[in-house]
Amino acid sequence: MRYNGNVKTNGNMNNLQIAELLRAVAAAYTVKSKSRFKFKIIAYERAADAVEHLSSEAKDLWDEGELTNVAGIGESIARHLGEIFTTGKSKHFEKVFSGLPPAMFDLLAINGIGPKTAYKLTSELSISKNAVQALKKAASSGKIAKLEGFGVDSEREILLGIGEYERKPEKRMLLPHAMRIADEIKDWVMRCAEVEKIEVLGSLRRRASTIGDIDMAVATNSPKIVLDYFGNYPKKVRLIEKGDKKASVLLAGGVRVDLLVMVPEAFGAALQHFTGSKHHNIELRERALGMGLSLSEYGIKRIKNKELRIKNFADEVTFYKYLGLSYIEPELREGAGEIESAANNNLPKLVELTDLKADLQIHSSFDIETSHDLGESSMREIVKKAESLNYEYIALTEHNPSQSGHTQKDVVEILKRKREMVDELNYSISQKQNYRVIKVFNSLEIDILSDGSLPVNDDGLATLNFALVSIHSNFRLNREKMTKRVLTALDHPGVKIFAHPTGRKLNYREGVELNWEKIFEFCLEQDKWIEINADPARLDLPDFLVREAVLKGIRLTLGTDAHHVTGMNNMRWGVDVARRGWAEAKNIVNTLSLEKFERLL
DNA sequence: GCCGTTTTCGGCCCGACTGTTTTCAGTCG
Repeated sequence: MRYNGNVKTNGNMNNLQIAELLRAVAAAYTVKSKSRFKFKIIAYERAADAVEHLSSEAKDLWDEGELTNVAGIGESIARHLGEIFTTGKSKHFEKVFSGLPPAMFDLLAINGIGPKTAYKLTSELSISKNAVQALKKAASSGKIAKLEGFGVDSEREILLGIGEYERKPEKRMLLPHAMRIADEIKDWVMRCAEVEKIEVLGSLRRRASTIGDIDMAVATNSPKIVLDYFGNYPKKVRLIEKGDKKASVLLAGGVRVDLLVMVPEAFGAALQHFTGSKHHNIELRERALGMGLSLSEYGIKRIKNKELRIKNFADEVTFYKYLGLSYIEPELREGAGEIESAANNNLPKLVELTDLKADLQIHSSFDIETSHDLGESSMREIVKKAESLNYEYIALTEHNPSQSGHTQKDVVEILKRKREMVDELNYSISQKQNYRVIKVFNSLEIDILSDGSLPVNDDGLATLNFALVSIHSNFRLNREKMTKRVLTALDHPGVKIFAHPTGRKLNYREGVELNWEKIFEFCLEQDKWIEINADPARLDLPDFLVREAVLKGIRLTLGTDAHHVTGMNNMRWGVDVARRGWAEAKNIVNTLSLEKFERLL
């Protein structure tokens, strides 16, 4: 639901709706006078970004009197939002929106239409409702081209924009999917002889959990040839734009690919610029201004000396160094304190894939009569795969036996059978001469029932080395009940790991509501561990919560949740999440050697 | 409207691309 300029709500706005409202305010100021309100507009846009990226609801923060502590939200915006939270509307915002057609805000969702264009179109075409449809009709009948300031080309662009808006899927790409597309384009571009280097940048390089656009940069001395070549990418749906410096194409499914070209000697600044994020770049440039420097994708120049040539950087390390900063890993570049840390030289030494000594969530095909999905690979196949990944140990974590059709006594019997199987496996591994010894831990992924109880009793738990617990049903309890549910489950003896803690499925299901403060506190006190599930459709714990957990000193684990040996290759995506959450090897339990892990256990 | 290595006033990231213009405005990343 798009904000339409009518400030009438029940006061229960979520962060997304608030962000939309604040952007609408910025748009309204833009229409009224872009020059007069220049900085107010920036402030509202920043506030919108800030709210959108909050990890708690703005309403809750306001209740606690913490809203003004959010960077980008000051007394004024907090007061207006407070008025909305209490009365459902804001007198000030109503004044800002007065005189503007509410329908214009619907058009802002279309690429290429900004505040001014939206205002012009809705007023001159007298559009009042079903704005997008009305605009489509006007464009199709050639009415837009006749308006002053428009022409047949802009009318065609608007129609294209509407078409893409209508087809645009809500879904963002999962990381591996985006990576495959990017690699394919990369392979194709590299076949152009003029290309010296090509790098995939943007949110892909920052390893965000979902990807919108794909950004790339090429080092070349023949920009025109490369851009022409790129513009002819055979899988494109259309060429969005092409200039001297960059070009953009649209792929099937609404995926946009931007390519920036740069001479090799200035490639470092281009990498930095196009890796972003926006917030990182803005913060970096503000810092540079304070040093009398101005940054761009071309390099760094001194402000007071414009005739001075721009300083080039072939790589990013020297670029950051010039600004008095240590090198900032792409995963950290979100404008979330990394620049300050780099200035103080206390950035974390991020965990790496090669630090991992184990995979702590794997499902084998050994049938323990679960009601959830069984794995497809045998225990032996999994051990062999673990060996190829240089692991020292693994945990086999099938879902618990189903409750229906099993008495608790049955369940214990089944678990004893599995225990014997794992014991035999460990014995046979230890007997093999040219086998690197991998220890297999006997574990289980146990459902957390609605009341926090577990479908496995203490005798069953006693057959395990340790247990994982996770939510697979009843995702919609309120925050308080859900928190109690989880804490009750974690409190059982033998339960060690809270697996895929939010239960989110990217693009399909939001995570559950939990009081993380309480969960973290409990985990810290009771030495319970929290999983970062490396399944690219989950990536759960999410990166921003990893950051909070790391700050609090919570022990984290990484597990692929593999249901087939190929799934064990997914560890890299989990490591990416850990890195985005500022995690070092010491924060991840399964970077420990087998000996240390057993001692900790 | 926000904010502080310029600290309660006076700044606020930087540039590319397109279309409709004839020097620029709007939009985007």
